[in-house]
Amino acid sequence: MSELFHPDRLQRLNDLRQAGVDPYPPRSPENREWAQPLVEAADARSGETVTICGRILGRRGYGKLAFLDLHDQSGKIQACAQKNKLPEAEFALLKKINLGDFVAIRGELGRTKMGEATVFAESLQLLSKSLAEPPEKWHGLSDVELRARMRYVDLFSNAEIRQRFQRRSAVLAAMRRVMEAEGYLEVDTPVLHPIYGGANARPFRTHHNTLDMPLYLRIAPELYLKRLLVGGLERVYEFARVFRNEGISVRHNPEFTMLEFYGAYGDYRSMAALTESLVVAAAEAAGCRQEDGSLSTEFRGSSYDLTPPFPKLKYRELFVEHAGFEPEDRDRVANRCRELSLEVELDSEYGYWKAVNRLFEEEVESKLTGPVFVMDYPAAISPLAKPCPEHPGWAERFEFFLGGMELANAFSELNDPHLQMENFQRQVQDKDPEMPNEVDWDYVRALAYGLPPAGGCGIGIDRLVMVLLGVDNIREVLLFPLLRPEVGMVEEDSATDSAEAASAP
RNA sequence: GGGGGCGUAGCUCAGUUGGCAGAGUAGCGGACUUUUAAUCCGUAGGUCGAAGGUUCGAGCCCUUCCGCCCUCACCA
Repeated sequence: MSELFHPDRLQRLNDLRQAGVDPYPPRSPENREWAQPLVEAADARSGETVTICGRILGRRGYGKLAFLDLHDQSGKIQACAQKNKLPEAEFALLKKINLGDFVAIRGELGRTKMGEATVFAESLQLLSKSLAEPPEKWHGLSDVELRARMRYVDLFSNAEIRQRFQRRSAVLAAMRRVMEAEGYLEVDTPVLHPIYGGANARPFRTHHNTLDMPLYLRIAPELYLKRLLVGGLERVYEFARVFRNEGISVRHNPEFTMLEFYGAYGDYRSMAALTESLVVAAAEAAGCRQEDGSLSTEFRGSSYDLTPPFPKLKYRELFVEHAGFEPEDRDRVANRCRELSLEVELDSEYGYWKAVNRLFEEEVESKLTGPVFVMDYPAAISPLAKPCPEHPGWAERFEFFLGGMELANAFSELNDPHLQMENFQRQVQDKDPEMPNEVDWDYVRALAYGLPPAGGCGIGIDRLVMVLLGVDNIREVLLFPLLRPEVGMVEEDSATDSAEAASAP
């Protein structure tokens, strides 16, 4: 890797300081306006003096005149700096401005001969000197890894990426509005868990020093949110960052965001209805409303119609339809697992149904493009869900599929403390590394005080955003996906030397 | 982990059969008062991912390694 600070820019930094210009002034103009609204109001407000602040990412210079492209969060606007309109020192400053520098410009709003909305500068002030070269102006950064590693560069050099994350933000805001409208309270529960639970996943381990206590980064917020229901907070939700110590792929990042919500006196059917509302609101916010009035998205080369209601199909019926036999047919399940060379252990009830579920994934899930709710899962693999009253062995649980991915998982919450305790104890016996290694007795105690009947649901926000924005890779909807550390980025000596050189008088 | 592809200037990329390391852009110096990737003149910029090998000679061929991408497998 090369030097952190570009030598030519360091030279300019020193030149500026010697000319008495602070390259990092403490304050910016107070009455700054955003670029995009000014562009739109260029005629209505023509002749008004306005102030803009932003980063210079384009420059077309002449001897006594220069056009600058000033970018800010809203977009960009052109500024025109002319020698006869600027104080001498500020026109001189123009020569020391590099692409990437932040400036404030005050001047009249108007249009150029070519009709472009432009601020004709009467004042030019440096707000922050950039010491690193921005990427190529036409292509920006395109190396996928570099873009993720230096998202700060990706964002300012690629408008499309900036827009993508603005849309992601709009999706979250829309979902919050739905939760708010339904009377759900946004809450924050611990990320550091003494016992990991609420999902099947390998956890990250950590340690608290003064308590000398092992801790896990949460794999799910579920058990804490349901404690809140015991406490009388009847409708709660959390946009929860969760952590799973598993593989990385186009659909998996070790940390990701789940929206989990729980509603007392509801069940998995009310959760399906709410999930549907959330997905529709998210789709609207993501811009999936098409010109022909339909609500749809393109993802991985397929089109998905998001017009509600979304179909509901039964897990067991799907299994029979695609596998060709019943999930209770032990011989055929075992045979089919062998045919597909699935590594399964069929001796325990849990192992058997886990195998059934593996078959379900193989035979059915790949064909479920969605949007679709898959209803009623095997109880043995749903330890936190309430059993179906009329179908022993099955639980009131659904998963929601869209874009060929599992986007949500919900159940009628198990509120029988005895049953929950037994499920926990069975999990601990199984010694599966993806299962809690001890019973969460505090959670059982909470249930003993009484959990109202409730529905709960978790939605994978990153995956939802992928589908709605038509982005293939989860890394592309995360601002900072986990990456291998960069080696040899900086030689300590040279970085220190440059810094000293820069601050030298 | 298997298969495929890629790694060259800050960035985006060429590089022919193995024969002097290239362009654009960004940078620096200069000219230019209406540009839209401005234009023009000049200039600087390299551990060709790393190591080893073959060769008179390697960015190019071979081996190993590292990293990234795609795909399959794994991962409720």
